[in-house]
Amino acid sequence: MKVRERFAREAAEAVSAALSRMGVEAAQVATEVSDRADLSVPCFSMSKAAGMAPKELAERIAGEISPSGLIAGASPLNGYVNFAIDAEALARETLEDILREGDGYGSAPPSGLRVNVEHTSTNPTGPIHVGRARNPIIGDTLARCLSRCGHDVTTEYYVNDVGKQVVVLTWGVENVPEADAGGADRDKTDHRLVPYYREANRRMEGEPEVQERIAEMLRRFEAGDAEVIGKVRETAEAMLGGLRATLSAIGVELDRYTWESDFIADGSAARIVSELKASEHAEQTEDGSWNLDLKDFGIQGKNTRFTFTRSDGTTLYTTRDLAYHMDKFSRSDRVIDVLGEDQKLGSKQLCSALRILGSDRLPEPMFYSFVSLPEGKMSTRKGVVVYLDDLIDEAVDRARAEVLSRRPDIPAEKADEIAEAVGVGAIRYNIVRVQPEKQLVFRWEDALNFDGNSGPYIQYVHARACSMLRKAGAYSPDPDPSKLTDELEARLIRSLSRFGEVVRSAGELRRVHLLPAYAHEVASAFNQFYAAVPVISSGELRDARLTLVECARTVLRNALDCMGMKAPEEM
RNA sequence: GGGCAGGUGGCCUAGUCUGGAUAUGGCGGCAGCCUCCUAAGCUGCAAGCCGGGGGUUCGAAUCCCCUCCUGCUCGCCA
Repeated sequence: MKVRERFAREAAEAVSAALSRMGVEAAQVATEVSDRADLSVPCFSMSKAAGMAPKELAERIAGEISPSGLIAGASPLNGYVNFAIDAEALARETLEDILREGDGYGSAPPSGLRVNVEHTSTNPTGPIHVGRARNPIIGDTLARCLSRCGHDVTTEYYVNDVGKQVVVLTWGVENVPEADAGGADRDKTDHRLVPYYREANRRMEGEPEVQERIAEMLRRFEAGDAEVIGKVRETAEAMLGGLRATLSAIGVELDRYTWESDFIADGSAARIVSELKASEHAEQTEDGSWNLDLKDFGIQGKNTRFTFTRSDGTTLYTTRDLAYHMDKFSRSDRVIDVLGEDQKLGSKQLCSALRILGSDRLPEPMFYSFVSLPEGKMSTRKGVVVYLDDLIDEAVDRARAEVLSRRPDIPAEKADEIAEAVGVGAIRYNIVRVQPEKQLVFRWEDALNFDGNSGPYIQYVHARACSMLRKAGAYSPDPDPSKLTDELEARLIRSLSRFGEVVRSAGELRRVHLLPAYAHEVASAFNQFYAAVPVISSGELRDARLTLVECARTVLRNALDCMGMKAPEEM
């Protein structure tokens, strides 16, 4: 157990002991962390049982507690008992832990739990645009945190290669002449296919005979026509190649790609259908389609029906999604779906259907709001869109210009490498920074922010620490807390010691936005220390201070890694 | 119309689950700081009826009710 946990436990026990000495029946002792004290115990809820005002109770309790173990002291203030941690013990243990564990600092031991994180899963009908860019970034960050929580994490992308939109695209690729399709925005498979998709949609809307041909293709697809299914899969694969290149550019690599059509091919979707039909909630309408009545499952609104087969008996997306989830349950202990907010109802219906199927397992959905443009919602079909590829290029270009102007000494190749790390880092940080459910309007000036609470700020501090260690040369690590007594040093160490609990919350509670807030706290504490405390020329304190710099660098590198950001050693 | 989410200084945002001590941080603005380890930095200042109204409570940004604004959603689409 780490210092902070032991401290929290000791403080809670000290309060309990004090209360029982005072003859007060203690319920439970709550502790909270704030910037006012290392740990606080509010006395408000206990004051009734104690028969005295919170303020008085806090004073009495604090009077009962004397320093021991990790508790350096307890003082009453405004109805709180504020605990101070033994700063030397905290510093020594924290620095020793970081030196010993290095890249592994902040990681929990293996839990043996298999966690599946499905994210991105955008339809293979167009490039990823910034409206949906939160999905891979949140999903990948969450997966990285969960890995550091000790779990065996699998990330996966569910490829929707079934349905009308991919068929329309496939028809377009085969039938729209290149000349009619118009040029693509960039030479990358996903972008090259966009003009065909747009033109196919345009024709389908305007030309009844095109509409009929696409409908025919769809019928053959549904009927299991191997030729059509093969062509559609081929188009989807081509598109996916482009999407994967984009994901790779922002540091997102998925472990697994699962194809929707496989659940038709292997018969599992059909099995789901027959199981559902046997349920008491299932009913068939006059035209032959089947649905579940979910009014008993907390689904509200005028339509509580969840249709799971068409009148011709074919399956629907949601039916196949059920098969997919059963599949995921069979190979993982915990299933997390990172979904756009448009999937909220669908996800709820899915969970109800899973319960009807007798599943005792449910996915944990995590929703994010779409990013919109100042002029409104993004749409690839309408061309109102900013592609993630364009955002990446823009961010990297801007980062390159910054590097070149600040560091004319750096060779071009190195500058490119830094620019890539910084540009991508700025994008990722900017997205995980805000709570996923918050609506976001995309503005270039925000997306490309390199100052203040930004990705580059964190990376800069890391690079600064690297630079100091480089300049200092060899030194002997010295985690002696008696040499690190400056208030700014103490504050930095306190921040460093919190990394593990932050990763735990970010992962287990799926609150990934805690990570950038924490990284900013550490970086900011480092900068204040840096500005006020000399390190390299500090005589006998030099080794101790360099040790602190090295530990801060390690924690920053680990935090950046959790966010999928690179940690350049200079910039 | 129903359901679900969001509404916090000019702009963006934390805190809301688990009510508590002077509401977090950033951008922008203003004023300072490179003869010291990277100024993508540091210091200070100005700026808030926590959408609005009721209620519960010793105490509400946080809980309850009502209401307004924004987004999403209510397919034999995916």
